[in-house]
Amino acid sequence: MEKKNIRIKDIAQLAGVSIGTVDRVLHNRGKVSEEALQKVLSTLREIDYKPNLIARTLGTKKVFRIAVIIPDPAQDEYWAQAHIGIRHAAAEWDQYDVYVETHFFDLYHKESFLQLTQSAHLTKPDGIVIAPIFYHEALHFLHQCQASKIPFVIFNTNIPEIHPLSFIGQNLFDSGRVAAELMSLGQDLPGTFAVLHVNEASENSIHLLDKQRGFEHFFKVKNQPEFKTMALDITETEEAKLLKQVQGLLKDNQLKGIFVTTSKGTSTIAGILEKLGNKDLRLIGYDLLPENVEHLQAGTIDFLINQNSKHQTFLGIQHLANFLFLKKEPPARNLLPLEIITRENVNSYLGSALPQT
Amino acid sequence: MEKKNIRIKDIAQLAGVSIGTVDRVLHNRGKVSEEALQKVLSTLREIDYKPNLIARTLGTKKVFRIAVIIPDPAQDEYWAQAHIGIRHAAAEWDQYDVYVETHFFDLYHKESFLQLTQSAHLTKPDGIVIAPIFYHEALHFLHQCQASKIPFVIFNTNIPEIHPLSFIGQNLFDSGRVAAELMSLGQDLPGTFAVLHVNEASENSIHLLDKQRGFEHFFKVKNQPEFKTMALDITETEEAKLLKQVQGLLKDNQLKGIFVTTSKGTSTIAGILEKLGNKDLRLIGYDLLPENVEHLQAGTIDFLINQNSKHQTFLGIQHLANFLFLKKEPPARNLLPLEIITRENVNSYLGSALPQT
DNA sequence: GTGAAAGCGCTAACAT
DNA sequence: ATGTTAGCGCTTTCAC
Repeated sequence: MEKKNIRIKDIAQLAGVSIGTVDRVLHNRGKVSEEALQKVLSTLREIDYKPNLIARTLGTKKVFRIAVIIPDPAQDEYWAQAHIGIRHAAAEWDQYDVYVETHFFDLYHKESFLQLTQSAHLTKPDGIVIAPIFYHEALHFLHQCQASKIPFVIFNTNIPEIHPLSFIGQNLFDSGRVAAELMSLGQDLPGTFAVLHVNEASENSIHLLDKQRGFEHFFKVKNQPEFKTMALDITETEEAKLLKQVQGLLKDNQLKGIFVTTSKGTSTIAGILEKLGNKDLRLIGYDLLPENVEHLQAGTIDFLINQNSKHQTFLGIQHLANFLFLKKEPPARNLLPLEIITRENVNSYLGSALPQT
Repeated sequence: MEKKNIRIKDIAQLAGVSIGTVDRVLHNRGKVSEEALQKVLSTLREIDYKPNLIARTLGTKKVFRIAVIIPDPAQDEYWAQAHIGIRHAAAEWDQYDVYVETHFFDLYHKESFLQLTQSAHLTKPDGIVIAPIFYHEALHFLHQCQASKIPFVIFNTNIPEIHPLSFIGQNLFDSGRVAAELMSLGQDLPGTFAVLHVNEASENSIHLLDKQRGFEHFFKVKNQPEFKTMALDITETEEAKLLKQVQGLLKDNQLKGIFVTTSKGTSTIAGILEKLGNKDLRLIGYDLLPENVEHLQAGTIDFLINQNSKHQTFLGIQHLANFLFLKKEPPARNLLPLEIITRENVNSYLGSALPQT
């Protein structure tokens, strides 16, 4: 309680060397004689030295640049939220000379992604936070980063085989299971549930399949064959044709609910159902986008699962900045909880979007 | 990008005074002539000075002591979780000479609380984090703290009229509404729902009523008179008698579900229902206590609303320490989201109990 | 290889 | 009332 923390000065004293030498062995930089090394190491073994991270940062004048690579926020509200998280984190760090540079690519064109990663790489950032939407291109780019020793944090969609410094996201399979659970609750047998991948670029839909598989898995495990699921890719963007497609679905009078696997698609489908005056179907989708929240409150959407892209990016930068600045190892995987949002608890989520740090 | 942050030295230069003077006006300590004051204030107005909080802490050698006052963790798993959050926060801060001293009172004896607050007060802490379980005694104590200028953070149960530095908790009324929503989902009319306040000390039950009122409010608003609610205080601790009481409830064959307003009570009731072989009733309760999680996974409990006492205490200390150490004002109210936990998403919550900071 | 010393931005004690 | 200065614990530079 009264004992002050051990300082590197103390270690120097105990080991009978100068603080410069201690610093050198602590960070193994510069040259140290075998003898001095042993002396320092042995005293380090005896005491519990915890460096004062705060002081550390003062002494250094290094500035860090973090490159963030995400889809254009203007294209999609989900990514607009992600951008908010980035700006929050950036604001927190820029007074400590950790600068965040954002690079936006076109969500629907992998060439744009490819190009952007290359130009981002040329800026020689100290670290990268990236949403690796396009698998192959991302894989290639991240190998580049490994070669040039640039640490990177992945969020939203994982590429486990690349071993990022940290991955931030959700278990999408489980996410589908949660949707299925909420879908089936209190529903009468028999019934059909539709899984809709509403997505202009089928490119992205690889990870949407995880959600679908989780959804189907739930019923398999429960052994409820009277509940059927059917999946459908919807890449249609034209309003009228879309409406037709949904009307086709509704012909099945066993249809009890729809699970939409994308955040943007959620409000699209909700809008159509409202137009068709259909309020009985249970509708489950993703994310607290303003439009979705409206439909939730209107009663068209029953549940939203929150992927919290804002928080994901915030944490991504937080982890990377702490790693660069304070040498704090982040968790290899930071799986966010599968938050269930309803009409009654949505307000409690809207207020406290970002954790206080 | 290249411009370094503004330092107090820069301000001094611009205002044509010494850094000592600038420091004095920034913290209005010591004496400053009107003229110097104006010079500094006007340059401050022109530039955007953000103090380097990291450097600030280095220069000061003050040690802070935070007193935390909570029920004995040994008495109740909910408070054991709270204690975990405290230890986490304490570990983070003790290298910066912010020390946390915990004081445990007896959850069932207000005298114990009274006594403990007094002895805690005698230790002259620099700040207090408290769960004000016993309203009147807490009110009195907190007035004392105000008189002796000790800042305090309240969590778990609010006492708004005392204006704490910060309150951390949930909206209990809304929490009841969420429970009602989950309770009624997909249930056939007509039906009865029981609200059980399972609580050895009815003392604490004042705030449980908020949950009940929220629960009832939901049905009132929905205008569903075929759904009836009935509330019951259960202070019984004897296993056999308790079982009798629940059996009595079950006689009502319109009973569709039970809402338990306490975390400990949740597993108690779940245990009884399991013993009675009743799996059809919908059971909703509170918190991710190990026993509750077991019953959730077993299927007896359908939903848990997470009050996250661990996070509450963690944030409480975090806010107070940041306030003392870095002079960061915390939010006056920090309402945590009303997390809905089910069989399918519980794992995603168990992993990531505490946010990374 | 090693030690000594300057300095990071700020606070606090000391002169004036 | 105001300016100057010595640290805080660490990094970094510069002599030896």
